[in-house]
Order: sequence, then C-alpha cells, then structure tokens
Amino acid sequence: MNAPQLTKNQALVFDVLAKADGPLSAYTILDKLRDYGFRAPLQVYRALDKLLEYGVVHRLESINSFVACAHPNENCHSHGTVAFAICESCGHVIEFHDHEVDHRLANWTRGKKFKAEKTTIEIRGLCETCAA
Amino acid sequence: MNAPQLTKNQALVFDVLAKADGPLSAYTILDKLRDYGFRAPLQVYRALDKLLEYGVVHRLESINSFVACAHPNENCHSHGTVAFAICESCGHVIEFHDHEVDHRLANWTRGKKFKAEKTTIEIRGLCETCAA
DNA sequence: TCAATTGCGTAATGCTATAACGTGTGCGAT
DNA sequence: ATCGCACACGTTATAGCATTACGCAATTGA
Repeated sequence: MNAPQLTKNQALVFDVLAKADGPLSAYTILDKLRDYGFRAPLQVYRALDKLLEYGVVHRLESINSFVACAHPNENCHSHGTVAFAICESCGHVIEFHDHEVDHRLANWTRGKKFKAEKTTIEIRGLCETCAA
Repeated sequence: MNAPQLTKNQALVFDVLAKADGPLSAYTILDKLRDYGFRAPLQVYRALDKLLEYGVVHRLESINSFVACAHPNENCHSHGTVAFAICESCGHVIEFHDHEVDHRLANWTRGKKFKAEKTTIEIRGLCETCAA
C-alpha cells in the first residue's frame, strides 16, 4: 500500500506525527490542529485511518496512540510485522523488524491453520537512557 | 506471582471470565455481575487489576478485553511472554508461548539496552473454523 | 447529466478507564 | 485494648478514546 497524494487533513495529521518526538493520541493531535481548523475527533480519526492504510503511520495498541512510520521511504509492510519498543518513561518509540520472529509466528499460525490479518508486537519498558 | 485466596469481587469477576468462551470487556463483565451487586466500573477494574497481578487473567490490549488464563494451574509467567491469536469472527482466543520468539525479542532488547517490562504479542485474524 | 465515490464538517453518542472521596474490616505493634 | 496501617470496597464524577449518523461538496467516469 503506497501513499497517494495526501489530502489537506491527512497531511496536517501526518505532519504533526512526523514532527512529534513520540506517539500521540488522537485527541492530542486534535488539540494541536485546532488552529488549523480541526474541531472534532472524527477529522483526526478519518485522516489516521487513511494514513494507517497507506502504511505511513502505525498504531500502538497498548497505549492508544499513533506514530509516524520510522521508515518513510520504504514500504513497511514488505518487512513483515513491525514491532515496537516503547519507553514508559520518556515516551520514545523504537520501531524494528525481526524476520525470525515473523517466521516463528508464521509457523505457529500455519500449524493452527489460523489466518493472521494483523499482528501486534509491543514491548513496553525503559529505554537505555531512562533505565540508567 | 501466585494467586492467594480471592476476595468476593475478584472471585465473581474471575468466574465470569472462566465461564466465558472468549474475551470480555470490563463493561460486559459489569453487566453480567449487576445481579450480584456490581454497580460501577471500578468494582470490575479493581478486581481485574488483582487478577492480572496474580497472573490468572490476561488483558488483550488490541481489543480492550480480558480472558482467563488458559493454563490455570501453572504459573504463566514462568513460560515467558504469552502470545494470543484472536479470531475476529468468532471471538475465540488461543493462548500460546514460543520460547524462540521470546529469545529473539530478548536479544533485541539486550542489544538496545532496553529494559522490557511487559511484552504484548497479539495476532488477530481468523481461526481455522471461521477461515474455512 | 447522472450516479458513484470520496472527503469533509458537525453533533451526538457510546465505550473504556481513572480520580477522588469516604467506609469498613482485619491485624500486628505498642 | 486500641491505635495505626493496609487493604478491599462502594459511590459519584470525570477523563480519555472511538464511532454512528446525518448532510454537503467535489471528483470522476459511464
């Protein structure tokens, strides 16, 4: 899924996420965009839905927040499942891929004949700086 | 973390989850327990907090729901990270462990000096029956 | 031109989770 | 025994996250 030309709202939401130094909730995004005419959550959620679909934004399920993809110029989906390490102290997120993990999970689903649609891997803890 | 004697509320919540054939949201649990005197979400959330702490219940982050642990007589935590496959059609959840996945993720965190506190692995899709 | 699609705006609502307050009970230490 | 503490509980209110429902406007393509 490659991103076509973004609409105005999509571009605004994406820019906010791209400039943030960590994940943002939909309502935080809304607040940051009030000066640009945003009034309602749905304006944010609709834009996010598209950005997620295009693969340029990820949703962090465990903290109900969103981040810009760390690999803007590649197609994230081609790397397999995206995993995240989320620092609970400073909020920073590291995005990574591990083919072996993908492989193991794929093996498991194959064995169970489970048809995987979306896989979430999120590690919460403390980043190197905050753990020190 | 082994489970001590449960309090009345904890036991009620646990029983509801144990008898359910799939994950339940806190509010669904609340509704099921109104006849037993439950009136407010906090009664459920407080019980859930303890049950999660004891390891007899798991939280499914991606669907904001809770399930009884599938291995009631073992200590889940001793198996490493618990992973879940969640059928989006019938709602059934399969709980599993994969040491190799744990190992890979542990390797990654070690390399990044990231101190993992809680790891979430959830695969959403269709179970064998529903995919057929 | 008409119909279908897509994005947008607004209001209302629903679902998920926690804060803040106070009560009661059990239990160990003084 | 009684004081102080920890813990579970009950209630109200509020905060935070997400969707439903309605209608309008612009675009596209048959």
